[in-house]
Amino acid sequence: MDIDIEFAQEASKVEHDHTLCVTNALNKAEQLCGVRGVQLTTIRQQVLALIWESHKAVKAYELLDRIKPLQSAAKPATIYRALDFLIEQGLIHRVESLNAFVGCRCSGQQHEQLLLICKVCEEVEERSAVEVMQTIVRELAAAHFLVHSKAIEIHGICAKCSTQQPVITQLV
Amino acid sequence: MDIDIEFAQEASKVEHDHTLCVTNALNKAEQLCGVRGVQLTTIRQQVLALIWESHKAVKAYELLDRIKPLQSAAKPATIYRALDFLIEQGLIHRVESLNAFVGCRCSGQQHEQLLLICKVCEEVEERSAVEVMQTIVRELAAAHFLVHSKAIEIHGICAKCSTQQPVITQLV
DNA sequence: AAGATAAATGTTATAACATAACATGTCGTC
DNA sequence: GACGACATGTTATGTTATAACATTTATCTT
Repeated sequence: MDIDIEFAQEASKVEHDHTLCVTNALNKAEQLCGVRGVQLTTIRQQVLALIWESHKAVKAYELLDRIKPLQSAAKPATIYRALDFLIEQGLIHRVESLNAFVGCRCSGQQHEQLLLICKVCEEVEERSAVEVMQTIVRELAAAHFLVHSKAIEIHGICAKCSTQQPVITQLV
Repeated sequence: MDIDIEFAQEASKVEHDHTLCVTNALNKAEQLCGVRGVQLTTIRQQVLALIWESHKAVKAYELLDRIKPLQSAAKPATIYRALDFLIEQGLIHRVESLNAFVGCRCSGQQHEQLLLICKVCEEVEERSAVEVMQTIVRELAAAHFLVHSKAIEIHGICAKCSTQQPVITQLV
């Protein structure tokens, strides 16, 4: 069984070069923080890197466990402060419906996106969904509602999982 | 100051007959549960009524405090079970970004709606937003994503508050 | 009506998520 | 080197939610 699991992880990793995702995210973050004159400290970098270890949404206490080998003094506040910073800088999304956090590819640009959350592989996909946003803006204008922030989270089954694992999709 | 507060509450109550909201919600719930052959028990009814006491999203432990005079044995599970039932039946919405719950006007019909959450008065407005939903459906079809559920939550300032209290809107 | 079954609630305990408040350290600037 | 701003360390606690098992209540069957 261990072998199967490892194999599956391997397979999903092979689909794209994930180390590239991580280094891209870190580079972009460093650059953005430089421009903005804010500090991407070691802890903040480590938390960002841990979040980017997968495309799944990660829980705060999971991050805490995973940062401990690197920061033995880490406490909940350590993580939550780093998360607050990363969210402020638009480097990660908070997934409200999961109480979890996921790396943001759209850093710097418009940050509010559709989040597509797969029940099978648990990965979160961002979609800028320009048309959707425009329609929402129109709807809110009609309601005379002044927007501060949006959370648009869709749960379901992603393209990969619905084609690759039709049996599992029946069970969910 | 007490007088001012009471006056404000009075004013907001006067804007619509809120007892009607509550009785409507309870009647509709009773009818729906009857048709569906599920039990709208005393506890469930009380929780629904408590949620409908305002148009604000209410926290679970707030409900727990408020139900205790009626159900002295109430514990967290009492509330969460009732909430689970009411959500299953589409009688309330869970507001993911607030960890709170609000009465649903659209019970029975399509349940997934835009939730407009006002930072000033804290009231939650539902909008069926047909166009928005259609656009989202199209976007998700393009992404080959099979939807199970949607949470679309907009935070900002409602029409009432942005016209009535321009000073406060500056502070938020 | 008696007994079987399913549904709801009671009860205890604990898990999971998040923040407050104050102390200490680090770094740039005057 | 004193100061201020920011980041982090540290302790404690607040808030949200569920698990697991016992008991009661409702419903169905005969």
